[in-house]
Parts: sequence; C-alpha cells; structure tokens
Amino acid sequence: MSKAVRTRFAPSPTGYLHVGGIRTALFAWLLARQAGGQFVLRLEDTDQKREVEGAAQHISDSLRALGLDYDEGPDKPGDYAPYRQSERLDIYKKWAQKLLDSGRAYADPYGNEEVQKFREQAQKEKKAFLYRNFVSEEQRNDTAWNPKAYATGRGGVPLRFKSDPKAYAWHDEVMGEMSTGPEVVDDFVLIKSDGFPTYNFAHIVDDAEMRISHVIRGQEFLASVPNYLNLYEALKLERPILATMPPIMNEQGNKKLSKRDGAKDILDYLREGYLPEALISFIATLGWNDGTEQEIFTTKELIDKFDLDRVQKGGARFDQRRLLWANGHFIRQMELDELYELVSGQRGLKTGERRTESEEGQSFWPAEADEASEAYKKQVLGLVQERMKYFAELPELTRFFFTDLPVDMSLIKNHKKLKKFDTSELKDLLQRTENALETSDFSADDLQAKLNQLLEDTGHKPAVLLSLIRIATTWAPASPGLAETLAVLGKQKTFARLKTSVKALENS
RNA sequence: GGUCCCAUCGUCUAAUGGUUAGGACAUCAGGUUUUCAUCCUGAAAAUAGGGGUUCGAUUCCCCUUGGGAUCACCA
Repeated sequence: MSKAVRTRFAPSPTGYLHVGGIRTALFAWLLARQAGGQFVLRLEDTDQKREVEGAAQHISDSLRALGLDYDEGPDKPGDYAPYRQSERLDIYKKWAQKLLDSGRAYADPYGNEEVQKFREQAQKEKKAFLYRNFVSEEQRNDTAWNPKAYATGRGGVPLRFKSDPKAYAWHDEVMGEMSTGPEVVDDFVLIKSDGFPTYNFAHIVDDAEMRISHVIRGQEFLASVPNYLNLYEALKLERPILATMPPIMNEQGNKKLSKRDGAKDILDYLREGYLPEALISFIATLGWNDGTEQEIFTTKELIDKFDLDRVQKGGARFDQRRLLWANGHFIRQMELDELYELVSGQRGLKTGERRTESEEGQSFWPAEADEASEAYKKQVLGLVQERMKYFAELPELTRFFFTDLPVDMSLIKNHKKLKKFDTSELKDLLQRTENALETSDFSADDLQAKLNQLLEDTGHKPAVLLSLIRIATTWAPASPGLAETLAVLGKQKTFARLKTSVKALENS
C-alpha cells in the first residue's frame, strides 16, 4: 500500500510570493488534491534577521486568493502543529541530541572569521569549499556541544553535522536518475549559534515529523540533496519522494526570476484584475503540459491531469504576453453576471473563499461610473467583455459611457479618411445623422438599420461615415461597435454629443 | 574552478528511432460594413556544432559550445 500523499509548501516569511513560489506551491497542492491527501503550509522562519513583518499573513492571503487552500498551517493547526519552525525548537533539539549521541554531530571549533578564511583559501585554489577539509578528526569527534547555549541567542556555538561522505544515486521525480560523488557531501551547520536550526536541518526533521510524502522544491536545493541523503541516513529516516522544479527565468532568460528582476507580488496581479484561474493555468503551463495540444486548463482539469513526469527539466521564461492572453481568454469565457460581480467588487476574486483585505470590495469601474445604474453598467460591460485583457483596463475602455470626453480634433485630423474632408462637410454629415436617428427607437437593431439607410443616402463608405459618428459620439480612440454603443448611450446622450461635436466643428 | 542539471520556431512546448518536425503566444498579411478587440484564413519562424551507433536519428552515446543552479551560522 502506498503512503498517504502529504505535500507541503514551506516558504520563509521574508516577503511576498511571486510566480516562482506560487508554482512550487501549486504543484504541491495539485499533487495532494489529486490523491485526496493533505497540503501543508509550514513557515520556515529560522532566520530572525530576514523575517519581514506581515509576510506570513501575506503568504497565506496569496495562497487563499488563488484557491490553494491548505489543510494544515500556522493558522490552521493539525496533528503536527506547530507549523512555524521558530515554535519547534524543542523538536530540533531532540533530534540534534540523537545525532550527538550517535557521534554524528559536533561542536563547531571555528568562528565565522576563520571559516571565511578557509572559504577564501578554497576559492584561491579554485576548489569547491568543503568545511570538512579544515577540521581534524579529533575536532569532528567533539560532542561536548553545550545545549545550554541553545536558543539563548548568546554565546552559542554552532552544531555541525559529521558527514559520512559517499557517492549517491537517487531518483528525482522530475530530473530522473541523479548521481554524485562523495566530494559534494560536507559537514554543514545543523544549529546556528543563535540556537535556531538551519534550513538544511529543520526541513529534514519537519518533513519526517509531519509525514510529508513528497518534497517539491526549486532547483537551488538540488546541489544539497546528497547532504540531505547523508543526514537521512544518520537520522535513520526514510526519505520522502523528491521532486525538483526547474527555475522560472526572467523575461530576458538569463537568470532565475527574482524580485530584483521585477517579479511581481502575485497579489498585485489580482489587484490589477487578473483572474486566479487564469494565473493558475498560466503558471501551471510554465514548465508543465499534458502532452496534448491543450493550452488552457481549468484548475479542476489540472487536478485531474497534473503529473510530475511531465514537468520540464529546463527553465522556462516568464512571458507576460502569454499571461495576458490567458487572462483575456478566461474573461471572455465568463458569464456576464459573474464578471460584473468581480469587476464591481461585489465579491472576492476567489469564489467561495475569504477575500484578502487588500482586494475586498475593489471596484474597477472608473470614478465617473459611480452614479450609473447596475443595469447600465452591465450593458457596458457586455460590450467590452471581449476586449478587456485585465480588469484595470476597464476605465479606459468604458469612461466615455459615463462622462463626456473632451472633444479631441486630432482624432479626426489623424484619421486616414476623415482628414481629407472639410470640417463643414463633416458638420453637415453629423446633422444628417441627427435627422436620420431622430425617429429611431435606439435599439441596436434599429440603429443599425437607420445607419445603413444613411450610408446609402449619403453615398459614403462606412470607413468615413461610421468613423465620423463613432468619434463624434465618443471622442475615444476606440470603442465597441457603433450601433451597440449608441444603443447603450441612449438617445439623449447621443444627441447631446452630436450637437457638441457639430459646434466644435463649426469653431475649428 | 569543482559538482549537478539543461539545450526543438523570438517565447511556452509536442513528437522518447521512421512526421512535409505539430500546437499555442507574439509578429506580419487578408477577411468579418468604422476604430480597438474578438473571431476566421493565411504567412514567416526551430531540432546549437561536430563525431559516432543504426537501413534510418530531434530522439541513443561521446566531445565541443552555450545556458542555469550550487559551493553560507540564507532559505
């Protein structure tokens, strides 16, 4: 019988989450959900210096906003609580003692400065730095590590792992068969002088204690795996299934995507009106595909189809344009009522989940739409749905439906057809338009019929007449179809704008 | 420099010995009575290089080149 699937996402609370972290979390979550297992959030806050206030909340907000719900976590205690490493110091102490008892750990005889010198020496010799080359066997047997210094933050001496260097061959669910020689196994620090464990030690202990079945993480840890394998053996722990994710590269493709490269907070995408499901689909296909020609996946499909075997080994670049396309795709698929609620901030971006503070009640409508009725806004939204790539575009797409835009003659002067006409001719055409639409009931169908008649009567091409009317009634660089737009604007606004435009042409 | 990983259109990728090397994003050109977008049609666009193995290599092996990760009391 196979072990129950329990996966974890274990970030350190040092800031926000970007697509890289989210992808790791997503894949771990998918694995748990498809197997009916559990997904655990664990905070690796063992470096007090780097901890950022509010980061923990930010992380859980981000996961929740995307629908990556966790079964156990700092704010959702389960059988293996606590889920914050800073609250698990006793557990690491217990395991450290085991290593001391079995002679597999020792008190670090050197201070920081000395180690730094060793490192420089190794670098000068163009060799990889191996700590164990600088300690004697006698030093490595010094198990008189003072546990009293533990967690006091004062006068502590680091505890080192006494490694047993050997060659390893192991299987990685993504990378396949891996192998390394003994030269990469080293005596790393288990417990720092401040009494906190290192990641290298804490995660091994926690994954075992928490019964984690699959460890999914970025390739920055790949080189350390032999050390971990050595530690598993010393601890007599069964090792979990390992899966190494390829890096997500920046847009230039020359290094791993990072905050420095402008990798955005995933919540910023939500604030700009990207849909959680579009983000999920996009991020999942950054380094994974199901082998078919399907390009867009619902989260449900991902749970069904995701497979570590099909994760790429090489890095993939983050391509903003593809995300934009995916988001537009999801927006077009959406029911108008649902889209309206999201765009109007009537519900959080993630259905059925608690909204995060930052996005609660966020409306994307332009301020000018405040007084407009829901029915009116819905009609407007229906017209721009297929051209909106993300919600933050809504104001520029719809502002003219709610307020009169200033007359901008450059729209006519720069128009390739209209610029050839005298303003008096254009003015005349607008007046004929008024006459033609006077009897319309302002339904889109009837408007279209009247406009067709006008085209016939004036003998002008659509590119001339319809362009002119479109500009004169919106003064926007772009707008939806003319008949639909006028139908939504209504007779009153349409005529008011036509008159304004006639006057403007007279005065120009 | 040591160690490990990777290498198909600009980008994300399919094809795990036999295909005119497929799809999508982006780009360009046409079409859908105006604009922007959608949608449709079409175009251009790739197996890094060199050796093997094989009747036959994108695919297997080796070398070169290129790229990435790592070599912390950070994770």
